[in-house]
Amino acid sequence: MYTTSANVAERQTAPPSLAISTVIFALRPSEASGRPTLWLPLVRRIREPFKGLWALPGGPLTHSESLPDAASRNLRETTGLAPSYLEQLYAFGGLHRSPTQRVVSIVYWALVQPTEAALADESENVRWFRADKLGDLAFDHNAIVDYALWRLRNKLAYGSIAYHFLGEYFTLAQVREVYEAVLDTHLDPANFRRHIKATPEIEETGEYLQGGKHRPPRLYRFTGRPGLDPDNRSTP
Amino acid sequence: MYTTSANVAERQTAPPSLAISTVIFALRPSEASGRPTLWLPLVRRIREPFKGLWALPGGPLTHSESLPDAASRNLRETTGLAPSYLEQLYAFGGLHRSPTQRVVSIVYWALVQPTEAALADESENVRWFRADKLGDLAFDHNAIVDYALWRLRNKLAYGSIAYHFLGEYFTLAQVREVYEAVLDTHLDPANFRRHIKATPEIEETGEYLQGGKHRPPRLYRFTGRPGLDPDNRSTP
DNA sequence: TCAGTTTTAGTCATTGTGACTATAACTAGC
DNA sequence: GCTAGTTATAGTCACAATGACTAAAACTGA
Repeated sequence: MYTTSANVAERQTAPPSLAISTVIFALRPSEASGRPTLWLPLVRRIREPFKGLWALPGGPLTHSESLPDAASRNLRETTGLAPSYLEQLYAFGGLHRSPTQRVVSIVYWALVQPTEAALADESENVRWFRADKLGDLAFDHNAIVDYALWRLRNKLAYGSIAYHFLGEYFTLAQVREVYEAVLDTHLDPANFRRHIKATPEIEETGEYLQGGKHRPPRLYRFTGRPGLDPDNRSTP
Repeated sequence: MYTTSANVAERQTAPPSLAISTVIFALRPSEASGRPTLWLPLVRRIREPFKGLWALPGGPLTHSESLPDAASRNLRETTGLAPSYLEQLYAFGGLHRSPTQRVVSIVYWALVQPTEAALADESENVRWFRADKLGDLAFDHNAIVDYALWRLRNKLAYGSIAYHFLGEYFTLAQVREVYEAVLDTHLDPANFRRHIKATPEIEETGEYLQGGKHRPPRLYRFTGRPGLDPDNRSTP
């Protein structure tokens, strides 16, 4: 790698290096209330700069990899999961993001469905954190997470993205809990139901979720497709 | 530059190179109807690949330049203008965008106010084109322009961006013409007026535009700030 | 002075939405 | 087996936003 062996003079003239990072969101029941809350996995830095601090999963872009493939690989390597939603967030290229060299990071954000296996996929250097209790991260990663949260909330409020947090079948209350967790608000169940039922991408199934200590709710299914990013446009 | 002197084997292992491109929009009266239409400047390629074809203005990222600075420089070098609005569009990184090497392009899009000077800033290798009549461009630049158009229309419909096409003072009819040109629709003047007057960022001035052959319209002023991209967030 | 033009104000019906009430359908505990 | 507790689901009401439309106001040019 030319960046590790370069001296200061060489780094001045070398082109900015290119990295891919990924902000990975999942919902997980809070220990306290049991309601779902937003979590994301971070990786501990094992070398300078910012050695010991937590950072977003990422790494250099391989020559034969597309950008979303690199982001998916990040995701799989840190969580063992495949994304149910993946979208480019932003390219961060400020001059002093890293103290040692000029790095341009193309950041993706993803939603995953947390299985028991995935959240157990932790180690000394990979840990899940509540999105609202992160502490100080390496580089400009706090700002990146803030922006990813802003985008997630925007997409949730205007787009049809909540379903990617959930499995194939879900109740309307589960969808509402996603909204309440991510947007940190309380929503009226009756109005929320009316709103969701007006969107054509939600299909009623004949099944009901049994086992609760109350009237069994109907199960629904999401039939829509993800948005139309340049990455997803060609695939029909 | 290591990319021009590299042979095939070296290109396989070298990191993907990084470029900045810019989609620059301006409104200009159509010759036929006199109504404003959307135009953008392109640059003729003077070397392979795609030699002779038209392409988006762009170039490599200088070591000491931030991403929006590089985009602004593109813009100034091809149009002689400063952007009234500049926003990151997307990072395009497909494996085969360029037939000769792997290039990742971080693309910005901009709005400029066309002065007479600017549109005269054409040459053999720089020309303005109507956005709906571009022909075949180099690389994946047709897809990039399509996506930029989609973003522009979205921002126009939901955000407060139309005013960056106009000068400091404008009539509501001029704003409406921006919407009609970009979205390619007809809008009822009375309803449009009501809609605009409901947004608090538009300030009524005491001035009127004289000289038309009809009732002189009041002049307005835009008092809002651009959005909150990561690039613009720190600047208060 | 009048015809032609655009600006500006206002009405009316429809739709979307927040607040709220009421009933339905289940479980748990007695 | 009955009842209280809980959530699901349906519906009402007032209000805001919006599309279609009518009409008056204020200028120019003939």
